[in-house]
Amino acid sequence: MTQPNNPPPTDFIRDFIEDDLKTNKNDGVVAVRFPPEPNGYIHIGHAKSVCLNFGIAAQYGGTCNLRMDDTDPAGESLEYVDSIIHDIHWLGFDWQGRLFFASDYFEQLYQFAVALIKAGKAYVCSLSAEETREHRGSFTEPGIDSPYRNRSIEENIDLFARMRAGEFPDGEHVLRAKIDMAASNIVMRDPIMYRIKREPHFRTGTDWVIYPMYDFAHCLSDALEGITYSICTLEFENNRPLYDWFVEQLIPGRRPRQIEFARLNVSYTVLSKRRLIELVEKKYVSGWDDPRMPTVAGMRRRGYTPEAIRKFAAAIGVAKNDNLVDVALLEHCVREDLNERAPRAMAVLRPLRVVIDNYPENQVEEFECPNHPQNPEMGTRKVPFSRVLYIEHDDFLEDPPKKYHRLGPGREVRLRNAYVIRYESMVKNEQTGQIEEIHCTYDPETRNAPPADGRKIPGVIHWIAADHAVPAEVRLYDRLFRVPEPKDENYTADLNPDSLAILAKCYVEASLKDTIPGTGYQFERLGYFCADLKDSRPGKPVFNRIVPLRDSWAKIAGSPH
RNA sequence: UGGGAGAUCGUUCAAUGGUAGGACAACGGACUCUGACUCCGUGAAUCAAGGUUCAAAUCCUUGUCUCCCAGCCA
Repeated sequence: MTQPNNPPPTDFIRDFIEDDLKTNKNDGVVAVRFPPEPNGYIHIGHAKSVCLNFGIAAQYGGTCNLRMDDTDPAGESLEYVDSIIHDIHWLGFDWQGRLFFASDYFEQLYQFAVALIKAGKAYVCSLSAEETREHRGSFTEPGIDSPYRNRSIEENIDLFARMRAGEFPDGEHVLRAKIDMAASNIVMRDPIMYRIKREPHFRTGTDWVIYPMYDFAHCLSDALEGITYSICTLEFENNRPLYDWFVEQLIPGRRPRQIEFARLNVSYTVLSKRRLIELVEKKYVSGWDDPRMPTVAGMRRRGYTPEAIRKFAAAIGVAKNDNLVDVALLEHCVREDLNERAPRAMAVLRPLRVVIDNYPENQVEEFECPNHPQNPEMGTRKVPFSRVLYIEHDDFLEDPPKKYHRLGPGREVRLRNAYVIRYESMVKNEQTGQIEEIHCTYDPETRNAPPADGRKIPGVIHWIAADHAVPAEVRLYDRLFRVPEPKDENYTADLNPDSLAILAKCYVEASLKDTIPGTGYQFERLGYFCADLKDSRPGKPVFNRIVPLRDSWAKIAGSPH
């Protein structure tokens, strides 16, 4: 299959870079970075940024660093670092060895801070957190200067050294930039550069008790790495003047350009780290890789492919508008990708026993079934057929409505890749009235051929030969939330109680018995499924539904959805 | 309320003073041994009001609405 030649994406950030390239702004250098804080797993929103940054680097012959923004030891860990590395690789990107940590710059950053003190542009402030807040003013009122603002340079250097040496308890002092307490932009009102925090850091251990703040560390890390475009999300727009201020004071001449774009929101899920952590910790989901989670790990386990996620990232574009992207677009991208690459197979989720009365008792035929209807290169597989089968319970109706193409009293239907069968009778449970079994006859002439008399068979249904059926557990996933935009407060009330349905007694065709976890199949007429990465075992497969097929019958019949 | 940013089909991204276009979603049809896929088609938008211009989504003015900022988080 030939890939359509997609034109390279365009957006306002690429336009900006191309303008620079035309004027040879940074000697043609395009250096970007993806800077996650290792305090959680990355999710589809990060994936957008990963695709953006690595995509830009690739497109313009530049580089993209991976930098762990580990300036606040609370909540950060190696587990998260490892997961981030794994997830970005899985998404299909590589930083060619340029993995950095903000914590690698701690000493350098400390020296920068000292330099700023010596320049009379930073001071040790001994206000409490609460006093600091009060001094900061409000949106409408200017702040007032800290009483410690005019400490001598010598005293500041001494105090800052002793902060580092661990002479003070947490919160006793902070280092602040001396800018302007009356600035209309609150970010510029003598922002805090360092705080004392006795929290072991997963990389530097207890070497440090002072840690740089984001605003101080991030811009200088960018400058140190020679980043030319520092792409971040919209909420940092207010911080850009401060970003520029620190670079200007300390590494003048290097001026990474911060460009902000709108973070991604997706309907029927949540993407804030706080809420994702809560879903995991309060066990609303089974973990960061729960297949319902919007994390990269969750989507991988669900069976979404990297290609689908990249396709989605390209489809949503990059702009500055607040957005709420319909999850249907993500699902569309997953289907589009899987439709091309997923081999077809048959599985019966809610089995109904069917006996073919005129089929010989002990006969077994093997049908050669194509693995893909449009792509013969994907080959064929053998599927056994015998007298007793299972079909989907939905595919038989005692009293079918108009337009129903499946099996019912007096009806014929084609068994996919096999014969046409005709309904003869049914067996009901005497107590419950449930249909337990139906009896049919088959037309031997219809294997690989339409009925000889030219009659039309309106329906095709899937099936499994009972003697060869492999029992399987199938997990049906639905959206995690029942509303498009879960409310901020008490969002757990919006959780979808039906986001997971476990079907313990399903059957899959024999070829799937030892299926490799993680590879996607289309179970024909049902959807895309893959064996679960964690729980599936050879001989005892457990399948996740990745996404159902589009179902225009469900619309006609009036689906519960 | 001060500052910053943004308003285009239901959703999302384009159109960079010159035919408002694509994708998703919706709806209709064709095809079909998957009610899938594919194909064809339909409906659907410039926040408002003024102004500049031969011509405005785009420029100007005024207004409206939404988002972000008062962590020793990022």
